[in-house]
Amino acid sequence: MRLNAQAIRILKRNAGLTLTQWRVIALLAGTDCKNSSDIERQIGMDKGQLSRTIRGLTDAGYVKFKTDAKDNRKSNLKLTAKAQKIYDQTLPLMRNRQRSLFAHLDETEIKAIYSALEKLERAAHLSEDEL
Amino acid sequence: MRLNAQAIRILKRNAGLTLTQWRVIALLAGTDCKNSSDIERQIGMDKGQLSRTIRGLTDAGYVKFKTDAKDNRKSNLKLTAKAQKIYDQTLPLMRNRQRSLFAHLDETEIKAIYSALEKLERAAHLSEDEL
DNA sequence: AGAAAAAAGTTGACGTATCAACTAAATTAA
DNA sequence: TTAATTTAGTTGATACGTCAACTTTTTTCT
Repeated sequence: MRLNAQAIRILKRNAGLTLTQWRVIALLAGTDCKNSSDIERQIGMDKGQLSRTIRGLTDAGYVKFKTDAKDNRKSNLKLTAKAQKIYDQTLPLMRNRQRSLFAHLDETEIKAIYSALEKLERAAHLSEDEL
Repeated sequence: MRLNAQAIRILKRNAGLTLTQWRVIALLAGTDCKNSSDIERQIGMDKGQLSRTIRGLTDAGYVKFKTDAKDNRKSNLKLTAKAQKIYDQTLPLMRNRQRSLFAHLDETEIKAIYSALEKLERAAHLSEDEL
């Protein structure tokens, strides 16, 4: 995925974040609290990677980690003010990049690429049992 | 890249190869000799990863490594009979998978996805200096 | 209530991808 | 011909992605 190169650089230089960290923060931003599984479901990220990413963010002071009061298995995650600020500052940069990337494609192409990818994923999933 | 999951499994079970190893072997198969840079150019693979992959293949007895007689920087790579045999056996499996994946897309979609990806890559490359 | 199953996270292992610094050999340019 | 540059390949570091085994807590089933 050479396509992510710029995003990675932007995040590193402007926010000191990795792409994975950014994705998690972006998902946490705006909402109140989520737990790991919520994130997993929403961006289809691997449990394990997620667990490590969250610990990294917690250690770095970007995420406040609490164990859920009602269900001791669950966590409650919340961005710190520091993280929220970084997010707000970085979001425009990321949006600009996104825009300038996709500026070269027209609507049809964008739709085609998403629908084709979706079909491929579905096909991959369907034939998974054949092995 | 969830799309590669099956390929990875097929290769592991039927050939004991990783995807990267497979790609290198496939490129070496059929041709006589190549060196690392040839491969790098042809599949746009990172030098470093390539170097390590080739050493792995050499250690496993899949690739015969020689230093070029005329240019001591260069290598000459050649598949062993063992590797060629595995390749011949595995290729049909991989082709089948490819076919069954793409069977769900029509010509237009396949073209669209490739062209869109190409444009995106180009756009990404162009705006690389803006950072 | 007690056993079995499912859910939430953690951890280890391995593979993939990219970048950067480095060595050694060859090419070029002065 | 020597000095500077380029090319080939190696190695280290870090991030990303996936799978599997495992612990702990909750839910479900009987």
